[in-house]
Amino acid sequence: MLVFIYVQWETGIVQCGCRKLGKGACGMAGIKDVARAAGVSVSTVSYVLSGKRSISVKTADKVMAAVEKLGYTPDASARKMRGVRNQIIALSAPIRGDINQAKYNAYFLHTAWQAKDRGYDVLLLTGEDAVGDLRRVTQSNLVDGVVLLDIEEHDVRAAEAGLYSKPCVAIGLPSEHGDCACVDIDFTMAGRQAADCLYSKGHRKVVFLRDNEADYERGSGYVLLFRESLMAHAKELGLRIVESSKHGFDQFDAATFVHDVFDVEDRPTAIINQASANVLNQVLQELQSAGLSVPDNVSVLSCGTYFEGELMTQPITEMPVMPQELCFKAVELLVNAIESHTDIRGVVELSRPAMHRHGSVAEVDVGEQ
Amino acid sequence: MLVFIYVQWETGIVQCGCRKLGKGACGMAGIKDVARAAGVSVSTVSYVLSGKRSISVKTADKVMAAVEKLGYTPDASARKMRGVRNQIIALSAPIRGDINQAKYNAYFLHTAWQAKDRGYDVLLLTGEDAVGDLRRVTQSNLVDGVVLLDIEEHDVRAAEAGLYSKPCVAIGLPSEHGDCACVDIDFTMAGRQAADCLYSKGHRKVVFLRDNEADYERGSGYVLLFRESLMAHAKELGLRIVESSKHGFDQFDAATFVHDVFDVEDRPTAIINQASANVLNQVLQELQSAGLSVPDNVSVLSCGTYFEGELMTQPITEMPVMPQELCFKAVELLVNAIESHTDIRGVVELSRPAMHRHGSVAEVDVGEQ
DNA sequence: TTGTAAGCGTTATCAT
DNA sequence: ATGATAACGCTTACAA
Repeated sequence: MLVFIYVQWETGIVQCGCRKLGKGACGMAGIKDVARAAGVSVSTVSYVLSGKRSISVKTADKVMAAVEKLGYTPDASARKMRGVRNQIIALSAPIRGDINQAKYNAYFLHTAWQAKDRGYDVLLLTGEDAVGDLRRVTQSNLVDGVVLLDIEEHDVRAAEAGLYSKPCVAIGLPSEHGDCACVDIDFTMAGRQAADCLYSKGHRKVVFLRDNEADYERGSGYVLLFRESLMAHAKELGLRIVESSKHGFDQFDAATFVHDVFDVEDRPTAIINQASANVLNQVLQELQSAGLSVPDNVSVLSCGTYFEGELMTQPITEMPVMPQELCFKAVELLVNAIESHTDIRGVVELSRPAMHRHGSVAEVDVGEQ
Repeated sequence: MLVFIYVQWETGIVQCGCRKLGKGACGMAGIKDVARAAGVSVSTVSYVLSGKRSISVKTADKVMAAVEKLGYTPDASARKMRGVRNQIIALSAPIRGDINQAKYNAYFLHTAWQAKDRGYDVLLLTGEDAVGDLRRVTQSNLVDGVVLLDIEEHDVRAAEAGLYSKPCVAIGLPSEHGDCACVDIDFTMAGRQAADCLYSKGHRKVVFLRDNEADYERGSGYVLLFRESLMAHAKELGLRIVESSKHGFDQFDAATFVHDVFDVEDRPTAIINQASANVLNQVLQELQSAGLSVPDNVSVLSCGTYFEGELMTQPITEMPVMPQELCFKAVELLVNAIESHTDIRGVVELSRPAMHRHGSVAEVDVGEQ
């Protein structure tokens, strides 16, 4: 606690001093107070609390009673100055818009839960100057490690990981990641699998439905990787992809979309969806109104979404994002690096994409071919 | 940095010592290193950085050069031991399920942004033992203040705010809040306004649509306050309220809902909605299919939702939650308490509910009465 | 089994 | 204008 000392001068009040007072001055008990109350030395108090040397039952009881009575909690900073870890990891999520998107939430919570399980708290960093913030909190020893969320293709936070002085794990796969470890779904494989899945069932023309143009524009890593891989592999196979988002999406209208895309001679037989549950539901409704049923007339495969817990008008086969698994892996990797001094710089761990089948993908009706 | 000293013994390797090493040992420059490199004393370095006393340009240049060269960042813990504030606030959100809900996200982000604007970082606490975590981080001086999210009617975190030793603000209004300050929308007023709004337009029977039974079951504060006020005021007015959620909502089907509720003699003329955009859209679709148009046949007033940025099949008049405003007020209040030592214990600040009119509420068609 | 004291990195005071 | 130093609260090596 700082006490500022002011002097009433003829010209006004002037600050002329500042003294640091002990814990006692602001009603907080320190280890000295506990020692005094228990009639022992400070080191005895410390050892009773840490259990690092044997203490007589009698002494231990006295100390614990004093701790209880005074409501003593060791000061975090003082402990850290003695080399004890802070047990805090930074979580970087410099999100700009998209505030109403559920998807980030799962990553925040799963990271925090997993960190908590390992005994760490999470410092949330959402400022615009992400690299500056990360430098600050790592260099000042405020945190023991760093997790990066919402990775872009060219992600400066990952590229500059070497500046952080603490281990760093990204959930996502940027193109340059320097000293940063990366954990993600293999979205390149996911794109290929999506194309294969539909092609192998006889589909030859497919529409790619998205409502996340903002993600593309700012270069969000996984959507770019998925799309690139999807388009490339589709081209190899001879699978035609119609990209929905050429339409102005600000005033997206499901009826117009369905009419424009499906009311043609050579209509697509499947949708690869990356739009939200809400948008996809509207499209499903319009398909029904247009007399097209899923999956008999149109197959639907949703990729990079997470519909568990969402109310869908019908069950949709999905290659979902996996926040829980990824956050778990990221935190495990990071905590091992922190506690075992494992060198994880540059490590990349990609998970196989999952496919949750709910019957919305079918063979193309031969009568239609 | 700790260095553990091991001894190779006949029976194996045994740890027999542990020494704390200076910053230099792990490659991190401390203020002493800077002083040495610049050829000045440590106090001079400190003063150059803080600007708290006049320094010759020549010395300042030397010091800054050394700081740059060594990449020196002051140690956060050492600073705090000298009484400098930590600039961290705790954000408590012990969320259990509902991970896929967008709504929390806005509160996380707006709190973090506003805190950042005021120079604070946010420590995210999501553990089950919320009170324990809050005691720990406040008593250990890790944080300078506390914000509570997701307040329940009987919220133990708020009730125990007296234990925290740091100022505490809740975004929400629990029934017992002791030393905790509270910032919220006046949901009691909101419930009354919703009833008034519809009654004054001639509505006499209204359905209350929700998809958040879990919130009710665990006693989420604002949904209870809103519902209670709505029901009470409706009763006074003579407005009948049909509660949707008596239906098993696990397998909610919008068609069934619309049929059950609207395909009766004395059908409701309005919906008070508290369900998600996705669910409401499905209901809107079914109303259309049933030949009921909004607002000519059915008015829709959404309360306690946040549809800005959501794609609705038609614009909906809304009394929204206001994450940005509430987080702003909460952080302002808290930071003032921290920095000006204002006593905010027990303060309650309720905002007037907003009403965003988008034409989905109309007078009851007299022909129908 | 317990006490004494050094030292972590920084800032403010006092002295020059 | 600058330097030397005590103090912050805690942990741990060392002494008793």
